[in-house]
Amino acid sequence: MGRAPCCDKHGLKKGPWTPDEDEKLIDHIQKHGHGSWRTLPKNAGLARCGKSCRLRWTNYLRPDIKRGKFSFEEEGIIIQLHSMLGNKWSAIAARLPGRTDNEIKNYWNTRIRKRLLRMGIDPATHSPLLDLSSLLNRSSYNPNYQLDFFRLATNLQSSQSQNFNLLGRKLQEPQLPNPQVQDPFPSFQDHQLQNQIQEFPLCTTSNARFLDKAQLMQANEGQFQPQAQSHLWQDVVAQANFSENFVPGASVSFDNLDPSIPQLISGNSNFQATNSLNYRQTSVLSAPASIPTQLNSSTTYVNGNTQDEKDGYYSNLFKIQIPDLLDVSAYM
DNA sequence: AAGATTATCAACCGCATAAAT
DNA sequence: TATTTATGCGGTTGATAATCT
Repeated sequence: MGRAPCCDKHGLKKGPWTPDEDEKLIDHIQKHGHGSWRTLPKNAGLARCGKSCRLRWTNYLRPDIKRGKFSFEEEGIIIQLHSMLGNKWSAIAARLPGRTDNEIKNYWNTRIRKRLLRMGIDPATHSPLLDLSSLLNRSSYNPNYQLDFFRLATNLQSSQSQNFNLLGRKLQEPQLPNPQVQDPFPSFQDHQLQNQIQEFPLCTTSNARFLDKAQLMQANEGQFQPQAQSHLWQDVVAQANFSENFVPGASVSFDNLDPSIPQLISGNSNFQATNSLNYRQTSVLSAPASIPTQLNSSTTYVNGNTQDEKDGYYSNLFKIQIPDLLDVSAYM
């Protein structure tokens, strides 16, 4: 003898909810709570399955749901968490107050995932399918794309370079919307992340200022391959990585950024925290093993993790492989 | 302007697991 | 303990909106 059936499957309405149904559901839950979803539809006067009611409430009618576009910070958190959790949408949603698993899943599948693929990044592994330089040196430069690229690349840097500033804060204070909901993400995982956070300390202090671009290029001569059309990205890289006061634990200043992108930087805590000497990007940008076997590759430097000190300045340089034969235009 | 194509997102489906009997 | 249902989750669908040709 088991439980009684959830609900009579016959004669129940399906499809989009009407305003009248929404009103009944909201009214009932406000007065009585949702209680058992099995009995709710009958008590609320709804010809719906309890499952449908639960879904409608949790994904749409709940008063604490945040609507509207995802912020840069939210997107960064999603990418960071996805890189560690995979498609655990409910676990990701548990750390994004006001966002539902369904919403995050949709956002990932319709936007982030597609952008990553366009940029040659495998959304499942967060590893590149091709390299950054090829994209940046592309002749048919598109500023909009580059802004988009920067946005994603910054968040990816953030997730892949063990920048757990934001994430660490979220994990230390997990914001589960409903205390009845068990954290589906076991403490074991959180513990691992905390270790990673400790392993890569954060940038939190001072007002370090960057050198100008000329100084950067001099210090980095032969490493960059400046192209007029990729100045935006390079300016950001330059100013992020080179500072007379750039020391571990220092925050970064964007005072002398290219004026075309200040809004991109402002409020971008991911980007600030990324510029630690402790960050390690090699794994982010190294070519996947499956591709180079078919390609003639050359090597260049963009920015990376050697943590060298040049002329009194710290630099973060690393090698990436450029697949010569890959037609990156197909991805853009 | 109209039809075709693509993007978005609410809702459903099926499965795994928890819970009730 | 076995059986059956309830619940929650992730994958997928399909209606609608937006954009393109």
